[in-house]
Amino acid sequence: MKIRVIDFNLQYTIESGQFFGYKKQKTSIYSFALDKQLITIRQSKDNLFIDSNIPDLLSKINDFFDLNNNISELYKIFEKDLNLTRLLKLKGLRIIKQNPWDAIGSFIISSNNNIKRIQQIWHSLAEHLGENKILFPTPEKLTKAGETYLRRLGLGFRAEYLKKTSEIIYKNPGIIDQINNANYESAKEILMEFPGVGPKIADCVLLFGFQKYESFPIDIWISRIMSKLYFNDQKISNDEILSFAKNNWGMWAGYVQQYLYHGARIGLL
DNA sequence: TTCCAGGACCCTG
DNA sequence: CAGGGTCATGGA
Repeated sequence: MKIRVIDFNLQYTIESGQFFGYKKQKTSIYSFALDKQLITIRQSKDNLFIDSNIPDLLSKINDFFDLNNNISELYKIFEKDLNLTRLLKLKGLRIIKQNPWDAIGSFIISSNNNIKRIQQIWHSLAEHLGENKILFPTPEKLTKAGETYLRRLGLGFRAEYLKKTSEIIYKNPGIIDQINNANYESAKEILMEFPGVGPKIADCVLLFGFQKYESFPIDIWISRIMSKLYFNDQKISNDEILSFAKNNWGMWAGYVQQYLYHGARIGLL
C-alpha cells in the first residue's frame, strides 16, 4: 500500500530514540508491530510504502505517526528562536504514539543504558515472552517470569524494577486509564510511584505513551544542550529547565525536546 | 583497561 | 536541598 504524507520523515521519527521495538532491515527499510501484526515500511520522498494486510491501515498509520497533527506551529517556533533554527533540518520528525504499557516497560529498561542495548533487551523480551514473539510482553507475562528470569535476559538491576512495576499493573490494570485521564502533573505523580520510574522516565512515558505533549524529558543530552543554548553553559537544575520549557513552548515542549535530543545527538547543535 | 549509556534510588552533609 | 555512590551489561 502507498500512502502520501507531508511533513514526515520516517528515518528521523523511528531512529530518534523514542521507540525501540523495530528492526532495520536494509537501508531505510523498517519492520515493527502495528496493531499486533508485523509490518514493513519504507519511505520515498512523500510516499510511504507499506507491506501489510491489516484492516484500516491508513488511519492506524496516521495515528501511530501522529500525522494528523499539524506541526507547522512547531516550525514557527524554530524560525523565531535563533537557537533552534538549525532544527528545521529535522523537519518531519514526529512523536510516535506508543502503547502505554510498552512505553512504561521500554523506558524502565532505558535507565542508565544505551539505545543499542535497550533495543537488544526489548527484542529479547519480545522473543522470549511476547505474543507472537514480536510484541512487548504483557504485565502478566513479566510478573510470572520473575526477576531471576529477567536478569538472565540481561536486564541487570532493571529486572527488579520491571518485575515489580509489571506486578502492580497486572494487579491493577485500571491504573493505565487513571493515568490517561489525569492531567500532566497528576499523571506524572502516579507514574513515579512505580519502581524504576523517576521524573525523566515518567516524562518519556507521558510523552510517548500518553500523548501528553507538554512533558519535557530531561536526560544528560537535554540538560547539556539546554544549558548551552539558554543558560550560558552554567549549571542549571532540572526544575529550572522544566519551567523554562513550559513557559516558552507550552504544549509543544515535548516536540521541541525530541528535536533537541536528536539534533544534539547527531551533532546538529 | 577504563569509561559510558535517554536514571533511579539511597545515603550524607 | 545538593551532591555523591551504587546498580548490570556490553560496546567503544
